[in-house]
Amino acid sequence: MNNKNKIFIDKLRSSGLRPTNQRVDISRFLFNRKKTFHFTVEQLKNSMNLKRSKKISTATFYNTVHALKSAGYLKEFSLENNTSYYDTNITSHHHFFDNGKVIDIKSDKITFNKLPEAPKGKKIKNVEVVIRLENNN
Amino acid sequence: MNNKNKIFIDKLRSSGLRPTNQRVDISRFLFNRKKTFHFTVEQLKNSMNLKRSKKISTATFYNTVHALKSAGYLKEFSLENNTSYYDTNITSHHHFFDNGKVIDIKSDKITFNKLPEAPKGKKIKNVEVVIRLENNN
DNA sequence: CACTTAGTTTAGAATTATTATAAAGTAGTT
DNA sequence: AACTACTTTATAATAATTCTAAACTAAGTG
Ligand SMILES: [Mn+2]
Ligand SMILES: [Mn+2]
Ligand SMILES: [Zn+2]
Ligand SMILES: [Zn+2]
Repeated sequence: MNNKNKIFIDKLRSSGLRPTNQRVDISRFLFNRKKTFHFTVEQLKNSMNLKRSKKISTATFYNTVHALKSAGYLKEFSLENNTSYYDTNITSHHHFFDNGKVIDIKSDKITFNKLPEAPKGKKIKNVEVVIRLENNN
Repeated sequence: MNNKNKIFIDKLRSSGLRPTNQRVDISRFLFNRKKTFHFTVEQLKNSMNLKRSKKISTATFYNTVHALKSAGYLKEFSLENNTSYYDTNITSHHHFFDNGKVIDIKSDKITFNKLPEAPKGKKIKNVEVVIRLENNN
């Protein structure tokens, strides 16, 4: 159990967080999966607490997600509502937005012919593409 | 005066809004400019009301901006805080994000070599690029 | 192991952006 | 001028998030 959770505990430790039960559970829930997970804190809280007898508090979800983000284990992004979304895929990549549903696009699936230069004094930190989808017909 | 405001009044009328004094002032403030204006409702309210003796209410700013957006005279977008931004440039275009500052990139300044296909049953509605900037060195 | 302490959890209050409500005011029509 | 539907506004309500401070616990110390 301790060994099985080592990777999740390490993410917490290197985020400056003691591996409490709550945090290890959150870390495992977020990172113990094959596919990218895109979520809001509210969604995370609901899906985790639904299954638990002892609920984790809202503040702990926010604290843990923020610390993991600051440590670089989560990326934040925005849709057009006023809620923060988080992404377990921390590599540089792009997205399809399909009516609130978010789908990853691997970085190498999009290449550019022409890109503008950064204004003077500035340089490009990253380039992110959003492809918005709609239904056929 | 009535003639000078015709274009702003027309935008209101075609958004289903009567051209009241408040709305004409907002419409003129938004659209009587050369460059694109990117703003939050709060910013719009503050910059307009600062100069006025008779303030326009928050609700009127929200109502008017929403109606103009629904009519297609404004586009909405998100930065990574939880606030809605609006854009007077309703053409398809891209953005530099530079620490909260937003700069337009004309559509033809970015072209693609490779773009993924839409998932089956879906088609691409639009493609938007965000280039995040940082300072040199 | 106690003991200590800094870090953590939590309920609830506070804050911010936004939306809803409903009473008073106004535009457009007759 | 009178009527009515639409509008404005102050204020309340809601939603997402952050803050607070008291109770709790991990981890080091002797
Ligand atoms: Mn909000
Ligand atoms: Mn918010
Ligand atoms: Zn992603
Ligand atoms: Zn723009």
